[in-house]
Amino acid sequence: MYDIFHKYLEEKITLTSEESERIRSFAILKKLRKRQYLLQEGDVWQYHAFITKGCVRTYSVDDKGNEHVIGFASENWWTGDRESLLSGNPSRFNIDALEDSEIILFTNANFELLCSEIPAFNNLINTILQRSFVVAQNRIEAALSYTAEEKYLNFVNKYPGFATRIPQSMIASYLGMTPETLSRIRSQITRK
Amino acid sequence: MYDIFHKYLEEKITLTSEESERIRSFAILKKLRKRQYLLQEGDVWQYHAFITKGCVRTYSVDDKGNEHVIGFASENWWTGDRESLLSGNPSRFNIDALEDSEIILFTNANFELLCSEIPAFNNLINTILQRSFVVAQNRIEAALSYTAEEKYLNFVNKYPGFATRIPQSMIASYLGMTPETLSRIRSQITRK
DNA sequence: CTTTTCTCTTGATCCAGATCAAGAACTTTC
DNA sequence: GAAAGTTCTTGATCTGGATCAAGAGAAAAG
Repeated sequence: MYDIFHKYLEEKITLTSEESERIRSFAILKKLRKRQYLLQEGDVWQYHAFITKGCVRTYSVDDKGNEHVIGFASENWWTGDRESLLSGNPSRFNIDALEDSEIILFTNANFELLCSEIPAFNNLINTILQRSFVVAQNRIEAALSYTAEEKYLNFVNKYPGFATRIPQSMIASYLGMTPETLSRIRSQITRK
Repeated sequence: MYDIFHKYLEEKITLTSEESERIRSFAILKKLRKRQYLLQEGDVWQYHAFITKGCVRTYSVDDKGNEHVIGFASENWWTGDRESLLSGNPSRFNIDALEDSEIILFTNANFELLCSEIPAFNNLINTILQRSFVVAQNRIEAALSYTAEEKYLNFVNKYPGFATRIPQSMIASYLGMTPETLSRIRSQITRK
């Protein structure tokens, strides 16, 4: 289970075996069955989480009880709630498993230690953060300017794996439309 | 003009006078008159830009010629196109001045040098990036789940200064609605 | 296997916000 | 300070996607 993370690191950066061992020593392995929570609204998030197997979603619940899917994450992606981590406030989000999943956790304190001790690791994390920001900005642009169909095509194009793996209702929520609309768009596309 | 940036740094972090001088030595001062461009679509963005006076907007133009405002930035904020900076590809965005503005530029090379030389500076920049990501994520949530009125109230609440300073049509674009809708929402709110 | 419970599809209707239009109120410019 | 742009407001109409509803498939549970 840790192997996958090790491989991920090896692909991205070069580490001495001491550094590599140091990272491993902080890793907390966690398994989640489908529908189990990694984070529940109201709890403070204090980790950095890497997914080695499975798939999770981050969502919020509004006053009227509607769920809004903020994001998905699967193998070789990071997840968590940076807002709660940064502020120390209880999270507004939930993260739960869409499939049986395996996750590696680092406490924030250990993670920061790794960042300060291992420059290559720090760079990797920083690059990921920068990319995440760019992705978020592009999603804002899409949400503001695309039609429902364009949003879906853009999603399929960017994340081909997710379109079949994740329940449609959650994809609809992620894209800011109803499941009915997404269903119609899909059948319309295949008819073309 | 540089004083404002110096003050900003002093407020956020502690620097030796050598470090402070080192930062200053890399600063490129730039003035923009209203409507002038800091970045034009198709150019590669290679800087980090800090605004000491005035206000700019980042926007894209779609196939149909519609402008989509991605963001605003004014005094004591950073701006730029991280996507182009990271990838080295020509930018899809434009950044222009909404008022006569004064901006401090650092080339990316110099900026990275400062980050590696001055840990406190690096931390500051990293914190800003993390916050930017959180802000972007919250904006995604708002775009997906709020009504037009809620989006506007949320905007006014978060950025009280901007609501009066920036032309309504641009705020409307930023919020993903037409200027007519925003006008109606505004008059409806004041009537309450 | 069979029942129960989700998830997806399809149809009918509705509505928030878009579009079109045209006048009013500001800003620039000369 | 008059003329020419802009930007903002207000009204009438339209429409993409939401909502409501009710079966059809799939998947999970017994």
